Amino acid sequence: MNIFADFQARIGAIVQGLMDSGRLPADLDLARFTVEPPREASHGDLATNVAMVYARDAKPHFSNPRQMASEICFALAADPDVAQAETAGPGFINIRLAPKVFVDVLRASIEAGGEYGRGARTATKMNVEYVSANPTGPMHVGHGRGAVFGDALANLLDFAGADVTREYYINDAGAQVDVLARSAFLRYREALGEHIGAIPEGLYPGDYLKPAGAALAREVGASLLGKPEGEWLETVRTQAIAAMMAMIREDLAALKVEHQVFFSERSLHKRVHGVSDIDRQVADLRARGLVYEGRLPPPKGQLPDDWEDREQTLFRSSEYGDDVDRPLMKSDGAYTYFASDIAYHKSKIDRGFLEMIDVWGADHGGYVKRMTAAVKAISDGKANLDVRLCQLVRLVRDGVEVKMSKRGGTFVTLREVVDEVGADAVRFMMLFRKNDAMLDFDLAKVIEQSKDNPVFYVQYAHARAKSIFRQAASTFAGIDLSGAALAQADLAVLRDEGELELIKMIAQYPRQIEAAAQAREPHRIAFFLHELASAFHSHWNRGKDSPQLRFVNEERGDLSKARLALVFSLTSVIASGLSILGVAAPDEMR
RNA sequence: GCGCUCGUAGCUCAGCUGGAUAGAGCAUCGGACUUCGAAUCCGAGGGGCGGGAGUUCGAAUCUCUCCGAGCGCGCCA
Repeated sequence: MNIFADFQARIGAIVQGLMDSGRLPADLDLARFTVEPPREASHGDLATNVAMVYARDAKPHFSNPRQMASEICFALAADPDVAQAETAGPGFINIRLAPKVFVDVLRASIEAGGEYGRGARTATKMNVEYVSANPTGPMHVGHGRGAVFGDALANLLDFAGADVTREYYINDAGAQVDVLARSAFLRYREALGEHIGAIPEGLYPGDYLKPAGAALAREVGASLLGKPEGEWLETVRTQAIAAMMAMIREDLAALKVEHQVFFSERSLHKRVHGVSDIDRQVADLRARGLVYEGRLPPPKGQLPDDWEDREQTLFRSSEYGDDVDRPLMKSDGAYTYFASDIAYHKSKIDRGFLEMIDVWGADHGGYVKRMTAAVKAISDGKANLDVRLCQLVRLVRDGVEVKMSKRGGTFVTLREVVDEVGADAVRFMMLFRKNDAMLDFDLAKVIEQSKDNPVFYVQYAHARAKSIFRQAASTFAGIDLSGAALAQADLAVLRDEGELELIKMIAQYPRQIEAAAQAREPHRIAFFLHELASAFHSHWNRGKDSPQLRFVNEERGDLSKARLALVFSLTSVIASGLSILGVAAPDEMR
């Protein structure tokens, strides 16, 4: 039950009536106006800009927006759910709803429980790809942000009604995994008792490869020692990638991040009967005249040292909105990352995903245009790719930036942070911020678990609400506190301003879900929960000065029951929102 | 030089896809626990949204242009 969408439809019907009777032009787009809560609560419960939006088109029929507004107000007044409708300001319509409407909303929210606010199932298959960290080492805090954002976004879209698949693209092809293999081979020799000394320049020095080397030694013994690289590279690489992915999956699990599909880049390069998926894609594009051999103009400004003008295999991404055409082949004849990424996105399309979301770090921002261009090209414009960029995270301790250096030993891994402060705090902290805003992640603040961290504020509201139920159970022996029982309470007795404010916020939840999903901004849910928690804490404290406002009142059983129904709804909305964010809703904080 | 993201209160950030007097937390100052959990609450001061121009009935939100920050700029992924 979404009263805003509901009234959007009712007002739309009124406008349609005016169009049918010739009092408005017949071709108005009914999606143009909005119904939202007014900024000032004193203006009423709903506000719509409908008269101002159509003012220009309505010129011949109405001389000004206020005139049209009063006409619509007149029609609205006939609606039994409307207590009052009036024109205000330049032509707003402010609507005050009958108390019954909110009683119904509250009851509906209690009956729906955790399902309250869930959107209708849509048929669209949606693919959300996130994390996709290279399997060459442990994840850092920046990866964590993308992981948390992608995971919460997927939860949000799912709750809003989409059919979501969560996917991880394993970058297990290219030179970097060969470097990984060589690094792991050193650790293998080390595990067999060899003195390997300092890790040579260009290899990964971290200790995290020691277990991989040791595991390899257990599996194959000394059989690879002394062999040329060509004979061991593939074995070691496969083993090392598997070890890194196992580590990454553990780290993700610790952050409560899950994927359904892990897709290997290497599989796209694999040739069956001499042809790989990438070969096929490039050939397709070439057949359509979108691939050619040509020269690229050098970048403006500072030229790279090793720039040489040469002919290469290019994709005409500029025909689909990119700035220049992009290379598909490296000089050594291998495909570029872009080429395999085209084949990867084609795979998603072939698997039925016409709606794709990729979550990337901001350092890949320069890559967005070519990828969206490629998706348009390979799907004939049928598929849509939306790339959400997460700004990189600056790790800070007490306001001072922590310089990270793998070699210097000051590298802070995501896992270390999660183990220290908990997944809930990390997740909420990262979601309490727009994804495209830079984030200073202050270790000291999060580790302190101070009240600076909003996760405790929201969780505390939930725990506090639960404590009311414990209180109620001991005050009223045998009371039935189930949703089904509380929904039967006479909710019309809830008349206090603070109570009504809470009910109105609960009424907004479905709208918040819908808007956040449409904008693909899970942080809105975090902010909404913070506001809801704040309203609840405020109302709670009113009960200090005015005991008659407390939720549990021994003398007034019926009133208490209605208030407990409100608390029930409140806890379920908070728990619902927190579950979208992937944060626990504890019954107590102790 | 070009592209992307961003500039809102002393600090950290929201601002519901263009709406009615720009909000919150922290910090500062002053208050509230024999009372359903004070990890909480109430109050005060503080900005006119980086500068300028434009579109609009109406702009922090859209356009242009400067200034500033971050990221990126064949053959890395």
